[in-house]
Amino acid sequence: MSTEHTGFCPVYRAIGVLQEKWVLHIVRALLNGEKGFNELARAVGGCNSATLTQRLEHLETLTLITKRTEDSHGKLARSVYSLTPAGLELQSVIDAIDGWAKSHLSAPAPTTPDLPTAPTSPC
Amino acid sequence: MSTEHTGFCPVYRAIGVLQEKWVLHIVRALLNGEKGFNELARAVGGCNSATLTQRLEHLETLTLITKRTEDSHGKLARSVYSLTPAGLELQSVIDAIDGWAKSHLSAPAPTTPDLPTAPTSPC
DNA sequence: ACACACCGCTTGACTTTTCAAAGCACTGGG
DNA sequence: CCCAGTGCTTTGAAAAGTCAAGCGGTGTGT
Repeated sequence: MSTEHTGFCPVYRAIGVLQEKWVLHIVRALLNGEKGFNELARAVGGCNSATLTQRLEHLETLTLITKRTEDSHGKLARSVYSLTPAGLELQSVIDAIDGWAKSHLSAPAPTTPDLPTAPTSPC
Repeated sequence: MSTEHTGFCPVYRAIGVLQEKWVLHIVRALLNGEKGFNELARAVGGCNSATLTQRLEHLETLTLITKRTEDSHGKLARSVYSLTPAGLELQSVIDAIDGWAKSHLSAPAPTTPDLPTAPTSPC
């Protein structure tokens, strides 16, 4: 009964992908333009390289992102990650989250009632 | 810096919540109507009780869902979980995912070209 | 009355995922 | 040459999630 209906509901699958840790962050970062590995790591904010590599590989096999190895002149290899068309369309998802976040998550303070002056879009 | 810069980008926070395992599934299930504990567990499809309890608690403190203990007649206590207004508005997010999933995730099978006719959309 | 299948949930052991830190091979600037 | 920066890989340990079982309670059938 364990491996049950991994069967095939696209939404179910989508959620499965998007809820992997950092995935949404990665996509969001990449929506602002393609980035190199470390650059991306910094943009994402707090993901360690091992996990990042793994996520990136996964997203690549799903063709949400592409890894292009920039061959400047023979040797130097700077890897640049960017979104594929499919990945780009996640913009709508990010937008939805963004919209929701702004209306419902601006002053949560559930147990920590101490956010003085959440500085109006610190983003 | 290490702990987490919960520093305050609502989007960042939102992503932080939504990428927790099962959260999106839970929300999606609840969008179809309120549910009891085990009922929800089944709807979500594969989450175990321990994790579910934990997620539900978390979502409750964020006021995305409410737990109402149904006092049928004096004793029996059936707990019913339902979305708050804030939670309900996640509909847009789910919709976005749904739309995206349908256009880009219908037949991936990238590295595992081995889906032996997944039993005709068990969704 | 009693067994039995449900309900909501907790507990404890076990597995998987994520992590921080370090290291490797390389380059470009001073 | 040396140091900072690039793109990763490797460790081992901690955190998160999972499984299986069980607890008290109810409601139904026999």
